[in-house]
Amino acid sequence: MKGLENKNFIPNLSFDCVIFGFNGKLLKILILEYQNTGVYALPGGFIEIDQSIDDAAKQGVKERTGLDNVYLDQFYIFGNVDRADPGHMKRILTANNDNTEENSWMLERFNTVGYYALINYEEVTPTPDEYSDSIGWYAIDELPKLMMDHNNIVEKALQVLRSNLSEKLIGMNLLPSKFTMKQLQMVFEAVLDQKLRRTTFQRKMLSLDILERHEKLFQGKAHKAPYQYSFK
Amino acid sequence: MKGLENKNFIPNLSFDCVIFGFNGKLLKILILEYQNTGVYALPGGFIEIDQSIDDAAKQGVKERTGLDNVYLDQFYIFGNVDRADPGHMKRILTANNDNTEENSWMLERFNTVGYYALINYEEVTPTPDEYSDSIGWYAIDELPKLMMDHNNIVEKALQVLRSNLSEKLIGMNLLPSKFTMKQLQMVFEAVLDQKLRRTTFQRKMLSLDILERHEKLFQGKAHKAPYQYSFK
DNA sequence: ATCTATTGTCTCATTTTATGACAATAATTC
DNA sequence: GAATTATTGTCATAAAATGAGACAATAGAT
Repeated sequence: MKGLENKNFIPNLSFDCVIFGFNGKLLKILILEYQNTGVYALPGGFIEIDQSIDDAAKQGVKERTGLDNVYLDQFYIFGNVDRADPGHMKRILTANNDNTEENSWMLERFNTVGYYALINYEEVTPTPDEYSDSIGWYAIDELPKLMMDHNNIVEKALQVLRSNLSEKLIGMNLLPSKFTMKQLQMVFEAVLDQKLRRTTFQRKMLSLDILERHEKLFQGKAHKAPYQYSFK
Repeated sequence: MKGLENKNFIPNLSFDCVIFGFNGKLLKILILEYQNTGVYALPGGFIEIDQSIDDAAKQGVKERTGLDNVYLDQFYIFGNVDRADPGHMKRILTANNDNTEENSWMLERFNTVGYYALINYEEVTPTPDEYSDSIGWYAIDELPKLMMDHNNIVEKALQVLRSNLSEKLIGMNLLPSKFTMKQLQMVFEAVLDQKLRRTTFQRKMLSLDILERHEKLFQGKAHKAPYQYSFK
């Protein structure tokens, strides 16, 4: 099966990534569709026996997005017995004409380590994996029904992201290296799913002393041009 | 080996618990010493094939403390390749005259799921596990050198506990069901490792509207008796 | 030159937190 | 039983953070 069966994986353990991107308006995540199945899923994979879980996830994100050096945070391990769903897996395998004998290990119970990544939407080249024929961005409030407990994983990732956003100020990982105050505010609003006050937000961000101010950005619009900022 | 070899465990996966207690002054955790080895470790164990990871951890905490319904939070999975330490494990097994053939799976690489528990110090009956001959409380700033990466696990648990303490107000899990404002403050001070202002703390706690006030506690001291509170 | 929409900054009101003051009080001492 | 001691509960005021709006500056369109 395209290389998978040759590798030596840690049994019963996988990882799944909630890869967040921001298109300027909406918070989105990358979703795979498995070939000929109508099954949607988070990008994920298995961990080789001589590979750290973090490295496996890092590699997975790189393969799906083409990006290195991504903000990547392990946020939970999903270890319920009933999260396994051999039915779905079997459909994916048979749709791929796989020897289900040899790959029966994929039908067993799996615990999965959840990661979330924050990436610059514009830099990404979404790339399907060997089982899937499509990968695409979905706004977080327009997700399809995902396989197994993946919708639950997304929900938990969002919770953690929201509580980390202000505290750890990780929002800028969703933006290009230079951005305007308005863009930064829109990221916060999209993640927190609430409107923020422009003046208060601006004062707060500036007072934190974490931003460097650069030249103005002339957008060709009939109004004052905003400064650009970067993370110090 | 006392039952372990008969069970069907998920391979390469374990859990470890940082069990926090508060003795009225210091924040402490429960540490095991393995028989005849001088090796100290966190309480932990393996996950049966038909058992959720949460349930395995819950059961582990119950066996070491005698307590049910404990505040228990999974906070991280430690998945570095180099965290395995076959040397230590082998010493523990041979010290127990175990058939190292049959238990060689315990020498493989393990990923471990970290949990932290908050318990009422006074209710606990610390009980060693089948490999260890002692279990005891250690103040968090006087921990011995622990096996493998367990000191690192404790450090991470402390970080997470600190950031959750105020946000989720989990401090009362370290106290008896009724406690004084001073006791509550001392828990916060011990966990956060910083002095807090009495009046500010009291006003804040009362304003949160999460405490129920009960009868006063007469301690036989020559001063005004404090009210007792419980979590609403 | 005038107009439009957005930006950066300021002001004042409101809320929250810091810091100290003070009266209430449970037990001890005289 | 009155004075003493240590701690508690609450208030008063100062300082800091945030909310809410006003307004001048300005890049481009008209």
